[in-house]
Amino acid sequence: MTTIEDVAKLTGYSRATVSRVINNYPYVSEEKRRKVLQAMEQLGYVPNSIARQLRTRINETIGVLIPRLSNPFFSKLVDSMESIAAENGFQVIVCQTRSEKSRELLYLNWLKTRQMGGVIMASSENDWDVIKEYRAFGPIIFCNEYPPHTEAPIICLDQHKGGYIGTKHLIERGHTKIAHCYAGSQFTNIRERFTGQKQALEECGLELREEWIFKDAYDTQDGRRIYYEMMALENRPDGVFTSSDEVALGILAEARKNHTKVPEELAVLGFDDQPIAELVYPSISTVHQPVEKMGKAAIELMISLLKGEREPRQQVIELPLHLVIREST
Amino acid sequence: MTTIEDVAKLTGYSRATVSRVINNYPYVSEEKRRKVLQAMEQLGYVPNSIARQLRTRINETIGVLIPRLSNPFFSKLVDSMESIAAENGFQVIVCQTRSEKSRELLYLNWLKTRQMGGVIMASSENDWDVIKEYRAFGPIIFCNEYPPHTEAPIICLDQHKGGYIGTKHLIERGHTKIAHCYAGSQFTNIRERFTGQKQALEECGLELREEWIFKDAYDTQDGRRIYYEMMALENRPDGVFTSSDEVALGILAEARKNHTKVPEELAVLGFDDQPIAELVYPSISTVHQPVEKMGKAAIELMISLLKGEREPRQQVIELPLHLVIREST
DNA sequence: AATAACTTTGAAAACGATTTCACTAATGGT
DNA sequence: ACCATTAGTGAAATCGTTTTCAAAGTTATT
Repeated sequence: MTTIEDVAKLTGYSRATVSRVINNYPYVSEEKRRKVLQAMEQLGYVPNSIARQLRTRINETIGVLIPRLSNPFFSKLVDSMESIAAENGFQVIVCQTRSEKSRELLYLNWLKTRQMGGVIMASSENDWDVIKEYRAFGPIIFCNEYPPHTEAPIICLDQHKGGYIGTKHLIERGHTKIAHCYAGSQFTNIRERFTGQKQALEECGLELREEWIFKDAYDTQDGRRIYYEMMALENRPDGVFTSSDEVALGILAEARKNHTKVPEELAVLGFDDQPIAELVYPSISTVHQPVEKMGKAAIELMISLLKGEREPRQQVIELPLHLVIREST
Repeated sequence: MTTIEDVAKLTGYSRATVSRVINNYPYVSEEKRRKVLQAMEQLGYVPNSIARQLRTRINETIGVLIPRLSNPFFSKLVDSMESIAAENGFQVIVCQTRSEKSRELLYLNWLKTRQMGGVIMASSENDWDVIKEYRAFGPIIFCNEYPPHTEAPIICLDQHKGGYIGTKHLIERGHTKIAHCYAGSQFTNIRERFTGQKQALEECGLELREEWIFKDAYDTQDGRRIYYEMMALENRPDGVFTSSDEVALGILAEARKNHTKVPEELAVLGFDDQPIAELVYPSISTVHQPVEKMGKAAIELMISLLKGEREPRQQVIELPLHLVIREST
């Protein structure tokens, strides 16, 4: 492996001079610069980023914490983040917490060990009091989901509005008994979809029965289960606000199998607006989340924090959601 | 930030002794070990992995090259890899080449700069002659796709068989005019699906017309386009072997819209067996790829290479494919 | 002509760990 | 009682960079 020393030896100059050329410092004579560059070329020299990181304490890897990559919402999010990171010479490390507190902490620990320079939390299981201790080792920002009392930069979506406009739409279509599905922690901001739904219902004088609230709604399989749970009820809902397009898809698959008429007997509203939403039959009405924009905003903020162009300060950047009406409602 | 020096000072021992405790070396008295551990705890000391990497030359980050993460096949693949990597204390860096040669090289260059210890190529655009130069900087293995003449460990699937059994199935269902879709490079092993299809057709005395071969079939949008291209033909195919479930989905979406009877008028065979394949209507017959197993095998091999437990040698580990019959054929 | 202000350079000190080496102390086998 | 081995320890070298510092050379300013 060739080092800066080899380049120095070949040219006859010092390591310092070579380093100055590499880093484009001023105060290097044109002749030396030329010769150094030529020697680097000749030797196929490339700086060792590990040594550089040790000396400069600048770390250009960003950890992105998500529940799992096979969830399309998150793979899309990481996709958009990685694209921009790479453009800027930054690296993205995938950290799948599988929604486990302990795994989340394990990854945060990589901040301590300097394996990553900063962390973007796109899901969060631990309380802010626990997470905040890690800030000492690098910037932490939240993207999409965050726990209460978070004092850190936050990029998120207006979940309350999502719950509100979705429910309002179901009501306008004539549905009155509207179920709610939620996934994961009840304690993060995602929960505001629920308050949004409640507000919409209250404004129209409709009730939300306890038995119409379904938890642990993560994926298609959960959607299938929830379909049967709904159908088993004495007082069945005639509309359902789901926590993701996948849950909606699971419900719709079972509805078709059991000849439940959609949307007449059961209107199903998705969340996310994933590509499949418009491809399946019936296509899924859903709340569109601007995933790409959110990822872009988060990674750009992180990059400027790592470059030291900005100080992390508590701020909430909220991106808009909108409704996409298709066949399932 | 606390360093090993701080721990040494607090305990009164040397850095060497502290290092021995950290790395569980023998030849440290029980008493000192205890005291060092206690001091580490007290100071909240965590070793700096950058410094460690510089000295030991052991790099525990693995780059995974894929076209894009939002393709479910690849997000699933990276998912399975990351899970096992994390268990072993390794990190996974996502590298989205977007199927561009130049981006692939950019990422491979991170091997030179020591930003990653090894590379798993799950897609490959460049020729082996170009890629092989990078082996000097760390192990490179191929997973799923590889260029001709590759002399490196390869984990892959029996693509030829995939093409063969898929086509055989379509023929058995009574279809005789079977189109083929392919994505990406014509020069990697993925292309063997085509030879598999040809073999099956030849065995049954069927022809494959030039106009039935569709290229650039990556996603749903391409599927839609291909549907119309097929329907525009004088001599329409009555079955199509697609390059992925997503392409199949695109074709099926347009078929429904245009009242083309599936599978009678047009049988559609997917590839991958993604979760959506069984959820949509009609559900998609497809060739199941054991993505998880493949990812596991690749990452485990890479980890043992990086640990120095094995030498990289040219070998091909081929995992089996099988057919899943549903409604679209 | 003297002084100030830049340019240009290399030696050496970081960065924070691991590892080699030399040394001493303790133990075991004869 | 001797030698050989094993345990236990710390000083110093090392990994490959960047950066500080001092010094020397050059140009500009008075």
